[in-house]
Amino acid sequence: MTTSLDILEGLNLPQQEAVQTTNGPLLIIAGPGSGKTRVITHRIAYLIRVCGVNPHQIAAVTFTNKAAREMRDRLQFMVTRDSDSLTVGTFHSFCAAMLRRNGNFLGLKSNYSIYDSDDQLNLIKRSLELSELDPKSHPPRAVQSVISKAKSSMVDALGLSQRAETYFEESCARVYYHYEELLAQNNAVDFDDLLMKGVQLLQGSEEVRDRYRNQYKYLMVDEFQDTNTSQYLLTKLLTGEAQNICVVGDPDQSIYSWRNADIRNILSFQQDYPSTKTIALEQNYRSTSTILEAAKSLISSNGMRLRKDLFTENDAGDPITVHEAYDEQEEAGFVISKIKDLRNKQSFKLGECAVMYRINAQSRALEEACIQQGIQYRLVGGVRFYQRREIKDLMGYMHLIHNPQDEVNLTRVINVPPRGIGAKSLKDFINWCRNNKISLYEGIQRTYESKISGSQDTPAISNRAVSSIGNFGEIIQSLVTLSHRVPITELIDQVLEQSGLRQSIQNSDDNPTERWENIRELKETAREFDSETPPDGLSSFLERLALVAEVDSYEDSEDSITLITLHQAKGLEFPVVFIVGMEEGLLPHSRSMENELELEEERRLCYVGFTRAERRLYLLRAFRRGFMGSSGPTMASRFLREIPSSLVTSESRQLTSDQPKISSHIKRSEAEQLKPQAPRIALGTGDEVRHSIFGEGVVLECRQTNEDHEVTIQFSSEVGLKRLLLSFAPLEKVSH
DNA sequence: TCCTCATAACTTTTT
DNA sequence: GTTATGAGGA
Repeated sequence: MTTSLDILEGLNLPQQEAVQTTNGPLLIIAGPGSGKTRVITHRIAYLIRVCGVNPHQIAAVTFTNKAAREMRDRLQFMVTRDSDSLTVGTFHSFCAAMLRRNGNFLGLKSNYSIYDSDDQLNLIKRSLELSELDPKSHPPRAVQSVISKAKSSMVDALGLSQRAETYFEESCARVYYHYEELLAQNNAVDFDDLLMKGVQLLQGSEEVRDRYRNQYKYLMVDEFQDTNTSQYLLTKLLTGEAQNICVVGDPDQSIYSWRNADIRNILSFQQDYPSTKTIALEQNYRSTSTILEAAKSLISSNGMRLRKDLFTENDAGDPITVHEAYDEQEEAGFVISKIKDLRNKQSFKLGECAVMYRINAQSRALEEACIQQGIQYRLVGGVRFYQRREIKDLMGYMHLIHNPQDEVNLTRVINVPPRGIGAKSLKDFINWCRNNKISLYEGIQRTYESKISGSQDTPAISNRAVSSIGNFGEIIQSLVTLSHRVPITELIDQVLEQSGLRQSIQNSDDNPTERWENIRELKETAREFDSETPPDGLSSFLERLALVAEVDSYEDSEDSITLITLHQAKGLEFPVVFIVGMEEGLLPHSRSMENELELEEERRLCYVGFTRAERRLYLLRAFRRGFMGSSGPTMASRFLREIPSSLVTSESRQLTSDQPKISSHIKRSEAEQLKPQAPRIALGTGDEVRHSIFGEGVVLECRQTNEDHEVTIQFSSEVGLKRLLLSFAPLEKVSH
């Protein structure tokens, strides 16, 4: 047994209090960089080592697998041998395991498939057909989002049709109904189902509920601000009478409302558990005070907030650098050469630098700049690994072998690589199966058998197709048999060989090496998995792959920079952070600019970005940006204006080249002089102006924005057309 | 049946 | 600058 002193050492008072509050409901409001993960892990260690709680009785639910793994690693260090019996995982993986064991209550066989959003979309398109609705007037993606929203709030098809207010919602309810039917037929669930069915299981079976409640005496939920209704209900159902539930969150970092997360869960928590003790962690240990002040100032523009007073004892550090580039190429070029500078002159490691952006498409210019300047980079996300064609194909076979009822994957792979079963044959074959009231898999097996016995009981399609289907059936059958005996790695090899995938990938003319490399990477994952050898190999392998996010496989590396979306960056921290694309329409994104709530979420997203930075923060924008092929002028993000100018220095783009430097101090004081809401100089269309860097030009347009004026100027120098904010731009009127 | 080429219609963010 | 779809030819 350890004394509590060891565990409390190095924690500040509120942190200590959070660790020691072990009984009853506890809400921890944790600002960025406030040592949240530390508190959670120490609290678990405290429970085990000081209170003597059996680790088997503790569950910690996180948002990503990476967070889960990190927590497990830290705990391994603190509670050594006991850490294995702790339950640490995401909501989705927790539910997946629960359904695997108890799914039969809901008519789910334990070998069910988990469909990702591509599979889901596929099935929704088929449900649209069954509902006799036109996909043109019912975009599958829109339907998908309605259904997902319904599931997240525990509404079934009937419920949706009852509360439908528009024709579109009514149609969605119809599609939803067919969609559910198809999922059941395929013995499959989607991501939302994992949560919804988890709740249904606990609601529907007292026995199961009591079993889990008896096991988990202590429950902790991280990133609570990002939970949706079904996740919230799940925590409520799991909490036994003792109500030893601890949730940790920060409403200011809620960035997943589009995935139906609901910040109001934090308020509901206080209402549902009236004896809740609330502790705020307000001291930031991560960032310089300059960065923290900027972040605080930014987020204070949001209307909907819980009061919080962040502070830090860290130094002021360097001012935040705002750089305005001409276009995205120059923006990327500036970032990368700046990073080189930081490495060469200030001994930062490349691994300490991250570039963050709003949308994945922005990574392109950055990647190109990295390649051009010879800087190693690590791209998180982008075209996701598990969505690559060769991976999806291989995994399609794996899913089919594990769950032959899975017709989405069956139809996906039956003609991959091409083996003469075209769209027409497949359609006729499916109809033949439906008419005979057998599943596709049974149909395939029957075709295979009749091929051997020479029976004529086959679908009315070409002999070639019949024979191909028969062969396919034989391959799958033998792989199914094999799957019970051999490790995953070997199964993968056999699938690649027998299906002909290996040949087809290696002989393909588009990127055979890269595609085969991806397959090898997947095999490597399988190899690692095999070495851990869980009893139920294929099941857990498929489950794990279905539930991993790209950020999960992210690992620190000393010698490459990180390119990452702002969303994925949550929970990470870097000494140096660049945020590119600080423009209206991008950050905040154009899709969220009409709605005040969504706009506030964009601001929170920006806040998350700022607070990832420990020592240096660079904010960039481009005057022109590529927009689906063509390019157009941009406006500076309103968020730039929400940072006190005293914290900012702007570097002109010339600083990167060899031209004489302009002292940033002079520039800053200029900006301060120009800051007053009423611009110092009045400009109108046609006025001639002089800019201290760009030279002389003519005003083409002058528009009032919130508290500022935006002027569009045609410069006579090579910089051409620019849009500038009057309060920031060093402009003078030229009089004749 | 399969491949190639043209076109249209998008691209937020992801467990 | 992408990716999903469709027509037409081998």
